[in-house]
Amino acid sequence: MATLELFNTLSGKIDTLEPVGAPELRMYCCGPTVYDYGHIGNFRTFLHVDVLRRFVHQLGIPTKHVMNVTDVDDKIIRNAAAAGLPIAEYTAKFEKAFFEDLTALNIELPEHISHATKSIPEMVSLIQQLAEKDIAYQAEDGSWYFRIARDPDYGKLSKKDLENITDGARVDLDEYEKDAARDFALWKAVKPPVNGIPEPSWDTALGIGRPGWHIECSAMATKFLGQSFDLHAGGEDLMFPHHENEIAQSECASGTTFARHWMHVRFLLVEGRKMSKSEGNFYTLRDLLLKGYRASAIRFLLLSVPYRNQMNFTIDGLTESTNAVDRLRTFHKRLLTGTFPEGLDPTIAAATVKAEQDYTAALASDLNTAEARAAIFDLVRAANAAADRCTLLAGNVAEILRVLALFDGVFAVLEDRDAALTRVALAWAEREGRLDEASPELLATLALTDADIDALVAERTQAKKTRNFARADAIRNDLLAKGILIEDGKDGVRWKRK
RNA sequence: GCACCGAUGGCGAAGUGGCUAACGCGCUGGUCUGCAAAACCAGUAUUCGAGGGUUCGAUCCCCUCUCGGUGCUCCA
Repeated sequence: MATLELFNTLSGKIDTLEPVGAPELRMYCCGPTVYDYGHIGNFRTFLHVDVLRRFVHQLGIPTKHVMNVTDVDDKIIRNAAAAGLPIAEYTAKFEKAFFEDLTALNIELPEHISHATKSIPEMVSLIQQLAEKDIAYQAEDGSWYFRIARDPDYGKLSKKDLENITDGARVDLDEYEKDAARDFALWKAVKPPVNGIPEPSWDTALGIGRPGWHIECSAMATKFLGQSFDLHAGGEDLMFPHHENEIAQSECASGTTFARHWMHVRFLLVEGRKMSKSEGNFYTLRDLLLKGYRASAIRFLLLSVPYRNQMNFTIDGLTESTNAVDRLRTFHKRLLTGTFPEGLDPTIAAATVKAEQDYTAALASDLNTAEARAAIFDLVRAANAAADRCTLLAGNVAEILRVLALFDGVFAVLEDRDAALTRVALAWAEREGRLDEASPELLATLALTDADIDALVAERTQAKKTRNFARADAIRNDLLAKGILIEDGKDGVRWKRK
């Protein structure tokens, strides 16, 4: 059985990822802050963590995977106040949307999902442990901070030189109530209400206030996975300061290694530029679904570039990806519905074995999703060619379907749920009064039911029988304009939504 | 400013000190078809940002430059 060789930010090299001290792989992935809809950059990270989890399962290793939901932070407080809503009500909406998006992208749910606001006692306890060691201290305003000077290992993840950091920032020391400028907040004392809306706060042994940004992950990872666990993952931007601070808090409190392995997914560009609202290239998943792009194509595109490389997300790429997924589905359908002579062709059998080996080797090698994809397309081409030559035999088909299922166990795009998912997105847009953002072609396509289309296709077939090609082509072109493609196969007529 | 990463065909994107530089999409021609579509076949980078160096040999190692990205502050 192969092992997963994965780049480890902490060691700076490729290390074998495997469970230590437990049968399952214990992993923690930084989840969303539910203050807005998720954008494709967010989902690139979650998608690659999903690949990791699915591949680890294929290696025969179960996972204990924890993801947090940050449901209290500065942005949430600010936005909820602006909307005039209690934060619980405000975050509930975006949390629901987030999980709908995970479903649309076929991302498996972690074993444990943990809310920051449900783990306050654990956070308080962790800060108290640090306070006992004089590593946490309370400032004049009542907030608690972490004393970086007491942690000789600080900076080991992001490879930062502590001296440089503090020297550079010490200039503005007067503005801080902290002992050193780089000390970070563990617990934020409550502030006065804004516009009559009180800030969310908890009355604890540390005083009335709310948790700092980093403490929740330390507390919840430890709560579910123990003081030491196998893997911690997140976007590259979280490496510093978030993950660095998690390590500092956790290891100073426990005296032992926090996560052994750290995985960071690189950012993506959109149309060659940094994604930002001001550039006009900022896409949420919902934006793309309303424009008529399929969830499966989005998933496939975001997985086509390995996680450690920067990827350039483009609308053209989405079209390509749609076509690539279609080719896989067409091939899959061909194997499922075709009839093949008994027997086993040795050449195809060898190509099948090679594809499986290449696929596994690619993912085992730092999750090289691009090579894994290539391995499967090699097999698709070989098998299609054999089928055209009538040398593809039933024994081969069974094996190829097995390898295809293996591939799809990670890429998860063969099953066509796209039209249904798009309908869900449209229903949401209607509720939110945002139906005007949907593309007209999409609305035209979905206005036709499957039965409507079947009736038109039948009429066209009838017209063809009477050699009324003008009528037949008119129906085909009309459907095509509404995004429905007709294919006349040897064994009947098929149609699909584009 | 300091630190780090990247630059491969029309587009996206793997990869390697020396074998025909994967794979996908696109495009061109062919087979099939009433015409299409799908599928297949053939073609599509004498070349891997620019310049220099190391080497018998570099796209892959080193240096400089240009461009893009990221971190140093909230961000997946």
